[in-house]
Amino acid sequence: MSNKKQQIIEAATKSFSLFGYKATTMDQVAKVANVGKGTIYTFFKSKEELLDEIVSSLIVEMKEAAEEVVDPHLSFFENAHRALYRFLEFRKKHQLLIKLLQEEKEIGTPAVQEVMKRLESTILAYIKQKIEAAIEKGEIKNCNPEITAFLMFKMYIALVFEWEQTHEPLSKEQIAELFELYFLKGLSK
Amino acid sequence: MSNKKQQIIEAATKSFSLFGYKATTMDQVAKVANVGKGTIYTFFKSKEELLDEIVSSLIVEMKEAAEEVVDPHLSFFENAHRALYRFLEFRKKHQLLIKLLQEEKEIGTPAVQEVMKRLESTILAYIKQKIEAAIEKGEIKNCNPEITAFLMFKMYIALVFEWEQTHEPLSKEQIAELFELYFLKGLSK
DNA sequence: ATATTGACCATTTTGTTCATTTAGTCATTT
DNA sequence: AAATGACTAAATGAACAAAATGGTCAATAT
Repeated sequence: MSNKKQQIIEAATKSFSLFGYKATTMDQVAKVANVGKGTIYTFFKSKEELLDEIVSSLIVEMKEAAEEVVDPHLSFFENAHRALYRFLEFRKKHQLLIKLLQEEKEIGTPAVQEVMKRLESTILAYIKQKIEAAIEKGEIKNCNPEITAFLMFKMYIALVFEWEQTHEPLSKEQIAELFELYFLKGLSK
Repeated sequence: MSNKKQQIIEAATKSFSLFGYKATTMDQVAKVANVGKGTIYTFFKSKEELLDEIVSSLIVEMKEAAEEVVDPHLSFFENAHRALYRFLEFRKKHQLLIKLLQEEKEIGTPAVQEVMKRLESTILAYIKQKIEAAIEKGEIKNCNPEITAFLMFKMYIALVFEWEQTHEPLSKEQIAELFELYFLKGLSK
């Protein structure tokens, strides 16, 4: 990948993470990236496509990060735990996601809504597929994979992002523990 | 309670449920309630207080509804299940909550944000207290009551309100079943 | 030739003004 | 004494002007 394209992506990622999508101007991205504004448009059709590409790489990165630690020979739980941990270490990179999540909720920028929807679908499809495999192998109870994926995702969001809107953030150890306790083991004694 | 006050409350509840808080005018409430506008202000200091009082009664109603079916002699799970079921039957009355939830998200009316925050705190405090009792009695695992309450609440919202934004709504039997499966029993075999 | 650029343009967003609407009051009526 | 609706001050939003921004392209640099 050309040097300039990379510079642009980095500048945009930084700006989006810091100010959000809407509040980031293309002039600003150009300036931070040390390129002329026109140059951006030789690599990206539009501001929206720039965001799209950044989020797409993020998705790829996340998938790779998950696959790195997931081992088909291990149990579903062990893999879920490892992947969860991996994501939690990611939180710094999550700065972008946090900002986009916030912008989606507070401003509702259409481009951001779309990209977040795509991100959510991708994640849900991925989890769903893992769950289906685990059911197939008889590792977990027979449950509706789609609803289960949906709830796992919501729970992750609640623990990682929503909790800290009114409380002290939870450490990644705490989150992993909680996730396991509530979702996998259940509260039953 | 005076007849007129009741009329006003009913009219306002209906209007708020149908059009939301912001889009409901006091003239409209007066007309529907068949009273002069001034009359409203002999019972309520402001529009906001009118909403506050309506939501307060709703909270009381919900608490009563829960207490009706909760039996201290039964297990925490059985009671949780019963209360959940009771709430799900409430969904019609939830029309107001649905509208307010939507208004909070889409318009962000300050008065609505405040009242919803109060509602959430009340519910969380209530669940938390029940959880503490259950831990005390040794009925459930020793968990952080505040976080547990938070997650139960988020899960309820996710199942009842959020799921149906992209899928067919779940029946109350399904929801109760799911709630039990994921939260109480866990997916472990 | 090819890559890069920033002045430029069309469109969107933001700021401002002003007429309309609405929450809340109070003198009058019931 | 209770209820009312015309009235007022404040909030809202429609309409318009000004500023900002996304995207283009002829000119420039490599």
